[in-house]
Amino acid sequence: MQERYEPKSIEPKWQQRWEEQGLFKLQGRGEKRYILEMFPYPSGKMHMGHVRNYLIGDVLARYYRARGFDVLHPMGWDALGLPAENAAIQDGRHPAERTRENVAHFRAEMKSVGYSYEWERELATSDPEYYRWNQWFFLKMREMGLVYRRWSRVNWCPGCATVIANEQVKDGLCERSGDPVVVRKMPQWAFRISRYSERLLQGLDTLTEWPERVTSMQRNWIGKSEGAEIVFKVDGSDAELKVFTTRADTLFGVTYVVVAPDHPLMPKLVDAETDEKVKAFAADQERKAAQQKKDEEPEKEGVFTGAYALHPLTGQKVPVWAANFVVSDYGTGAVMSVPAHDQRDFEFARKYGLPIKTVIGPKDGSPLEAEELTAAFGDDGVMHDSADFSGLDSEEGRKKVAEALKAKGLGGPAVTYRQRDWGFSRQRYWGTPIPVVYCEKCDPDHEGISVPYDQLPIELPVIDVAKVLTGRGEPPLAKVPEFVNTTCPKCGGPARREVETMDTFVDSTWYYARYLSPHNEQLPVDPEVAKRMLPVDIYVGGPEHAVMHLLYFRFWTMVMKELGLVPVDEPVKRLVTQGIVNGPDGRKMSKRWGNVVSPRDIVGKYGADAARAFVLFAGPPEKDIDWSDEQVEGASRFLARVWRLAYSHHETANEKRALGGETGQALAIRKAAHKALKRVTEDIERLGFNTAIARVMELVNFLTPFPPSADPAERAAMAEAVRLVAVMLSPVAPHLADQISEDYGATATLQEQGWPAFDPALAAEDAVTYAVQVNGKLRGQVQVPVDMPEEEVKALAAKDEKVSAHLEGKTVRKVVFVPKRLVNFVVS
RNA sequence: GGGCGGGUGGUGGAACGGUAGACACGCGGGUCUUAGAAGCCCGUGCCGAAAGGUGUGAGGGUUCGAUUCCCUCCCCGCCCA
Repeated sequence: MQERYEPKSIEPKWQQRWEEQGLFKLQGRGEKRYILEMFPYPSGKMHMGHVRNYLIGDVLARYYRARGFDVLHPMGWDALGLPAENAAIQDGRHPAERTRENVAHFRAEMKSVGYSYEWERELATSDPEYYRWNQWFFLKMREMGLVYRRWSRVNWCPGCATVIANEQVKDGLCERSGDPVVVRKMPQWAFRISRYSERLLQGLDTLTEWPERVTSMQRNWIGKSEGAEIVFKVDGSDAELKVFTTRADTLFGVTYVVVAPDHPLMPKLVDAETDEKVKAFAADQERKAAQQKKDEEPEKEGVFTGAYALHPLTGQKVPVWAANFVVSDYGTGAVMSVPAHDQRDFEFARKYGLPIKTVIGPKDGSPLEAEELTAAFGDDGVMHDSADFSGLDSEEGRKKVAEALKAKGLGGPAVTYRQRDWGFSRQRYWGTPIPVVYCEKCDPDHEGISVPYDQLPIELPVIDVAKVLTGRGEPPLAKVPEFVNTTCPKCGGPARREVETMDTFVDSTWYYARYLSPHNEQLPVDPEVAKRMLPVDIYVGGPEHAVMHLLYFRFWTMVMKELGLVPVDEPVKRLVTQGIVNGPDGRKMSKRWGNVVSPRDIVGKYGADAARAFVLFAGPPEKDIDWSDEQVEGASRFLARVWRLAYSHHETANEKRALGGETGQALAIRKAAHKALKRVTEDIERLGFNTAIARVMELVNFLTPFPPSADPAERAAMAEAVRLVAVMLSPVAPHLADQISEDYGATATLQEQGWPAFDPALAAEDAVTYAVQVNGKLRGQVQVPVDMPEEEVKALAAKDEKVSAHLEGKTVRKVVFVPKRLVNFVVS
């Protein structure tokens, strides 16, 4: 055995050996564990956040393999997307070329950290053999009615020159480029995820091993609200305006109705005179919206349409207004306004001098005068001036009003969801081409003709980067005639290809399933393999994906189940959201702060094992941690201490002597080792890697002072203890662990040797320390054998010097006894 | 404004309602060394010479006993308006 711990020499050796032996391959038999980390976008460099993310999965993968499970632990590349394309606009390098290079760097860096991936299953979403299945799914989902085209308001990022999803807008800025996002109206391809809102919501209840904050975020995002749909007939017309409200109890307080300026029924509402006014208003608003940053609350403005709606229960006429705060593609495009009981309606009514009518009063019965209101009364209360409903509580009133509407055929109870459909058109090059063509002859309405399955994949054309990726004008693919010009699959005549590509969130919805059969050419997923391997047992990633990726991911899984590809409704059993690795200054690691720590440097300086040990030791997985050079050194010193311990006993490590029947120091050593093994095993199971490492440190601290012994029993005990230290460290510092194990005579790797069971007799405590309290204050401690009866412990505790001093002259009213923990004398 | 997290030594962090601060970093002292680095040993919440007291954001409550459970408030982070 080498005297000095030299990670540089042992780490590459073991990485090579693991790979040669194919140790990380799925075996195809036995009980499975599918452990997955969110795959990365392969940027040039890996950062510490990645290191931590993959480490959490890697520890579990290594641990479960040692426990004898058949572990699937794959890695791949979320390789399509904006950064490579934006970089290409800057420097003219083709995204494919850059991606290939980045992937190579990234992979090499990952390997240097010693992750136990099955690289044979590696996939990249930029590979046509991968994205062809995105296209396949598109076609299937179109057949299922889950894909459609709509004109809609979209978030347009001028910087990226593309549409982005709601979920990608942060504080009115583009999540990726940081540019202010504006609202535009464009034709959009969309997935009908809203059809699954209820299922996505219900499913959350089954995700008991997901962090609550993720499920609650999804719940809020889906935003189910129960209320009523109410129909307002338009006076003197056959038009009907539908509105949704959660406050049907305020129906009698409606004083006007508001519709979106571009409401489809608008032509039936306006007359010759108001038509012009409304059109001018709409145009004006469009212009303002185009300049307005998203999330910047626009000033509420409106215009009277000239029409009147009929109150469904009273028949009263109320004016219909068009206003900018109602949009046509959300909900019904119309709302009823109750200014007395809704703040926004109140403000609008005051601004335009519309009447205000109170119909809900506080529960204490004090009256509300409409004229005196300075703000809307939005609370629940008691109904008044509401025909037969007067006197009812808001809650009961809502139900009764909805029932009454239903009886009259003018609405009824209804449910809506905040979640909108998923618009996935992107006007970019580096994404999956949408497999649709436009033929003037067969498809005069430009709905798009699906490309037949046998023509997939529609590959991204090879392009002249400088000409096509300019970042300006029409979508890049429109500038590639040999791509655009094609033949119609129906008539064989000339046709044009769709030039938009898919949102890259599509790629990451189903990659977890592709790993199961990455080279299958018939289907995206082999259903037979899926039956055995799904769901993913543990999925590790950042909490920032709580509502976008993870919601799309669940949606796609439901669709895949309907297609008979997977047997599960939910993709992931247990979700682990890991915290951020900040810079040493506690700020987010970024070039901007100059606090970026590169894994390459750390591995080079301290070795992969030390880097791994630090990241895991710094805190529990969910918590953010700050990088700390001192702590990494600490981790490195700890590993060196382990090495010295192993070294100082290595000469006698291979003596043949059966374990058992020890006494004295040999027994103490064995007990310490088995106790540690028990705790470490428990800690790893509950993802307490930081405390697991602390347990090993304690054991090492205990073992270190023992010099090589003349006693064969003690020598054997020490050899066992060192071997167990190696086992316990094997998920954390796998290279060091395997090296020590080999130096202690092992011919197989620790993974092959398996995770040992602790000896319960040795791990058991045989003496315990009782804390002795008087009136809840600590006054002493007594050491007794574990099995000492309660009465004896109490008697002994009372005799303790300090305790007896506090008991003197007092009456003991009660003695609290907690087995193995404490005795508390309650005295007067 | 609403929802969800979180506030524990100089620092990162431990603690089934049961001895708060495991483990580590840092710091102080010692040892080894010509010297330094690395080891190794001892100490280290705060006040106090000690006895002892005190202490988990603030205040209250439940309990024999609260970092842990409940209420009010303050501060920080994330998500949503």
